[in-house]
Amino acid sequence: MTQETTEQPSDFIRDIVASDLASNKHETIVTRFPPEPNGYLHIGHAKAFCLSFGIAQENPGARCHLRFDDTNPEKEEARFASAIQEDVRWMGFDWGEHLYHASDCFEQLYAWAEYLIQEGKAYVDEQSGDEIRAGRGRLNADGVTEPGLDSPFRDRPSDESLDLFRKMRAGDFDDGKMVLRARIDMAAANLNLRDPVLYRILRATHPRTGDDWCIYPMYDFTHGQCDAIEGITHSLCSLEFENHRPLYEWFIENLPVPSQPRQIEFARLNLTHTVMSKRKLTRLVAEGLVSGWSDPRMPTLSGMRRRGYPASAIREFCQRIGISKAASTVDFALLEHCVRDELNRVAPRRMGVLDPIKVVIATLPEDHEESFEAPVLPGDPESGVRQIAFGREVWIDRDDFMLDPPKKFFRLGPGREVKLRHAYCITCDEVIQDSDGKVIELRCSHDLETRACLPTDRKVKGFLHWVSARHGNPTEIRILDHLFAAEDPEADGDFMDAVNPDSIKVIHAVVEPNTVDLPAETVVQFERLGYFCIDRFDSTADAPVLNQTIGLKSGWKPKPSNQPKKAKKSKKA
RNA sequence: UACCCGAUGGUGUAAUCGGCAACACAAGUGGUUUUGGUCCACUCAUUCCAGGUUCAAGUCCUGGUCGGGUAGCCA
Repeated sequence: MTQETTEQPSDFIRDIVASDLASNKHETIVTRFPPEPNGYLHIGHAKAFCLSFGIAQENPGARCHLRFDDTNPEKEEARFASAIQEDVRWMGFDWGEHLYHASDCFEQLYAWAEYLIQEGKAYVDEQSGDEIRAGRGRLNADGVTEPGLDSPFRDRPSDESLDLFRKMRAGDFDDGKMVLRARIDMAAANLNLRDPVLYRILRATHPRTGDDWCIYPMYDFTHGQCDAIEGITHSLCSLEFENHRPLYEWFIENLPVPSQPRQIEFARLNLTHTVMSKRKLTRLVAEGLVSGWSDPRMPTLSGMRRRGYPASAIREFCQRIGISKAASTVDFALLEHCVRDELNRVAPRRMGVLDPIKVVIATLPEDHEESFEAPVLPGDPESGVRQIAFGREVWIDRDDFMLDPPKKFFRLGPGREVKLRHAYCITCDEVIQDSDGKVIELRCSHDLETRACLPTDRKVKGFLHWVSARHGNPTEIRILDHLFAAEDPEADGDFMDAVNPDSIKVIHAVVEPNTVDLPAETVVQFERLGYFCIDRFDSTADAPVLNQTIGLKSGWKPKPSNQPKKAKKSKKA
């Protein structure tokens, strides 16, 4: 189907995997993708899971687990978990029976917590959050590292901690009253090692375990152990967990875990014209700047899907950007290139007119009816042909006509001749304007000799798309642009203020009849315009709705005066 | 500030053991073309700085500079 890059990708993580295989450190590779179900997946997550699932696909016998990191019931919801699964599947990955939840391990984690207490490696601390934070230590005015301050409860006998911990679980204490802390090293240079919190008291109903627990393990006490339980060999995550690795390893070394996973970090994806954190995307949704997580302008996978970005294009993009540890920002244009590249190969061609002007071909009889044949995919005979209805009146796009065109304008103007794609050459004989001077109709004559061919005695440079006025279907189309016009939405402060007010514009277009009955999510190319996707949520048989996926590249841009838009660096259809 | 990490064209990644800096995107130019699309060709770098080792350094060593991450009872 698609022609994704065929050669195996290579990067420093795949090199590690390959060498671990070569040295027989592991005989099979197991990776995992561990989203927290507190929002929708975005293209940054796609980079991460294309890596972990990709490595699993590239290595015989390897597998990749999907695991929900559901240790904070205050933020997590079941609806997010199902949306995440749908998105990962849509992207073409399959975890088979290996669907896990951190919450599946709660009992085991609890047992390991008691184990640490008994080993003298954990204690119940009754300090407040503020006291713990203060005691963790920072640095003094001279910039000299200040060791942390031992909690007054640090040397509490393990019997006492064990008793208190059991009471914590039993619900004997209020939320926040005490925590379980690891007893590691209050003077460690890495603050994560200064007696990190393992468990907190939290009365919240968990999407899966309900009210079974009123204490929940922290991420650090959960992730690596779940990796070990599942037999993960390579636990790939983003750079902000780098400082947590010593702690990850401390738990693996100090607990009787069944395997020894290794954490490897890589840089997360940044994209121009985009904000990427779930926190920020949540704000856009909550404050109503977009219609929801699946708004076609969102960098979420479900938003991109709705906009018509093919999963294969996103996969290709994730492969092309590579994996490294350097902070970087990828040009959105690379993603767009991958989308166009795929769609150019597979999107059936149609014609559509976004801003119609009526063309009356006066040399044709009133009731003229004719049909032309055109390829579904030019250059691919396998794709077949489509029939295009034609009559005396057709629509063309307003952009394709100028009253006083410059020489480089290869389109229609008074007295000029153009080719209606797949049909006849026409010449504009008369322009009809309303009282405001707005062009409302063009009277043209056609050349019968140019039916689906070009004249031999003269050069016709303009080729226009069109739709028969009698046959075309009126259609709502959403013209979309970057949600943020600026390359860096945070360059001038709060990204919320940088939202592009023109990022969505609803227009009423007319499209080739055999377009709107295509299945939802089909992406078509409107010739000379770009790609458009049948909205999978809002489209009905009576009222089709299309989302503009992406415009075609254009070598010629109309004068800015034609487009009442501030000419920014961003590309327009 | 402390700890950790990073630095190669405009952007993102490559470069066996130290051996002619490669690919893609973007931009620009030209060609092809019944989509101003696609396709094809060409143009676009003193590898952050300063020293050092070496016949030879993007790669190794020392010292800087700049950038990012972290400093939740979030993940």
